[in-house]
Amino acid sequence: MQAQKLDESLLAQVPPFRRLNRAQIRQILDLATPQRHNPGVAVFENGAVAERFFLLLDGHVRVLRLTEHGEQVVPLHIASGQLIGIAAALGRATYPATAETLDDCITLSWPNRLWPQFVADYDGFATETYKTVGLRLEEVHDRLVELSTQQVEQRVANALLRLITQSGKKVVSGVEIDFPISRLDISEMTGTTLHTVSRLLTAWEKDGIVASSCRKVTATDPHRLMLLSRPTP
Amino acid sequence: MQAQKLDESLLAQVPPFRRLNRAQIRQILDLATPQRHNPGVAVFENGAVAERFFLLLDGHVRVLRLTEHGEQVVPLHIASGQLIGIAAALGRATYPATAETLDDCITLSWPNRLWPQFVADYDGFATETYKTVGLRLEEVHDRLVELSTQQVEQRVANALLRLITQSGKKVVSGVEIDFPISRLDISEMTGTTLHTVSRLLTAWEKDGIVASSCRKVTATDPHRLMLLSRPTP
DNA sequence: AATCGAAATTGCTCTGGATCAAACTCGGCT
DNA sequence: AGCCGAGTTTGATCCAGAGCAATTTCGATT
Repeated sequence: MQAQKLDESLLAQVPPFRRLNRAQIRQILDLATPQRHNPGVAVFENGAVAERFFLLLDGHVRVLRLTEHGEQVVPLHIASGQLIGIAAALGRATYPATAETLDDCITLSWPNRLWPQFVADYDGFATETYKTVGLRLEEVHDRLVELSTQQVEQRVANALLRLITQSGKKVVSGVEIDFPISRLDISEMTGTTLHTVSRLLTAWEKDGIVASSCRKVTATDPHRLMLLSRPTP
Repeated sequence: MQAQKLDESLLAQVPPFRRLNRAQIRQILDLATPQRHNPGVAVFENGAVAERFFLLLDGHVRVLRLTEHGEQVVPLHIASGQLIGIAAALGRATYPATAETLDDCITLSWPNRLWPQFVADYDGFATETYKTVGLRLEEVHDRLVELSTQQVEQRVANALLRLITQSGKKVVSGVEIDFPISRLDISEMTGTTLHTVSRLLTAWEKDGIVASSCRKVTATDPHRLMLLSRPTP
């Protein structure tokens, strides 16, 4: 990986780099450290001193925080093509959360000292990055509103809908979440227990709304799922 | 207000403007629109097209979101000296939440088109602003973790502690939250009901941990409150 | 085939807090 | 004084969902 040259086309679709020309992308790639990660490992850890920022080139990560008592809370999931670990952009010395891979992932990373340089040299880099910060802030807000006002059933439905819209893959029987996700994972996204999630999913499976085998979930009737995600009037 | 000149010292303590010289602050002030707000009014509304950004010069606001069913959720409170409504900084066209005044407030505001200019012209302006964005993101994350893992009692204790550290005033009997706050307000910050908050506060008042009259809350024993805010082992 | 372990299912019980309902406090207004 | 309305208190009931416990499924490993 380290040896072979990275192709410029890799970054052409990534928002912060979209406005750059071939030569600029070449420069950026030559400075990058590529890395592969197995599923279930941390790209960086909550509270660790932030020395690098990352681009998730391929795969999916979940952003999580560990409480003092060992529970995990997952505020959001991030699909490939986004910057992560951008403590540098927010003037932070440490990472505010852990990023854990859900499947095989490939990242590029750069030392934080290059951050101001990227911002200064590359048109649109800062703007696009802060746009995604804004989107994430909004998403966390949404989660907060959900958690404060909605029932577990609606929250789980919402979580699944988010996963299928963010990284759903069309299959014959419906839309499949294209990375492995367990009941426990879903419960950590929605502030509930794996038991309750299990009960909901089996009930929905009986109704033909979802189908799931081990760590694979498919929405067979996304529309009904949508109805479940809104409070019943 | 509009007529008289604003004093340069107003901005000297505000992080984004701290590194600027007198002349630069003068420029910024001359471009600003000052405004006073009565308690309980919106400085800007969730979803409205964002045309200006604001500095809260004096007073307190709460950031809130309204659900489709009329419930309010309050992710954070902001004390004076901070920028608010900075949709421009995150490339957003609309405000992501409503900012509502809790007491008499004074704001300065500028049209969004000045944003890139401030960023370009004033050293440290962008850095300091994004630092507060980072802090707010972290605070919302914290709230999410609380809501997912803690009991109501702990969440309410945490909320009060946050309020007294962010804008507490030392008084003889303890530390007072220096703006009016109702049981309903507290319940909207903690994802519970005003009834439950009322029960908790009266119990704590019996124990000498807090004291409260109408919309005024004082922590008479902040340390015990701190103990209540951690899960019992 | 047999074993193992992680993930999932499912029944049962119990409780934290929501919900409903009613009364009370108190400052401001006529 | 009396009234009003926002904020608060308090009792009584109820249930969604947590917690506990036991069992099952199923892919992976040897």
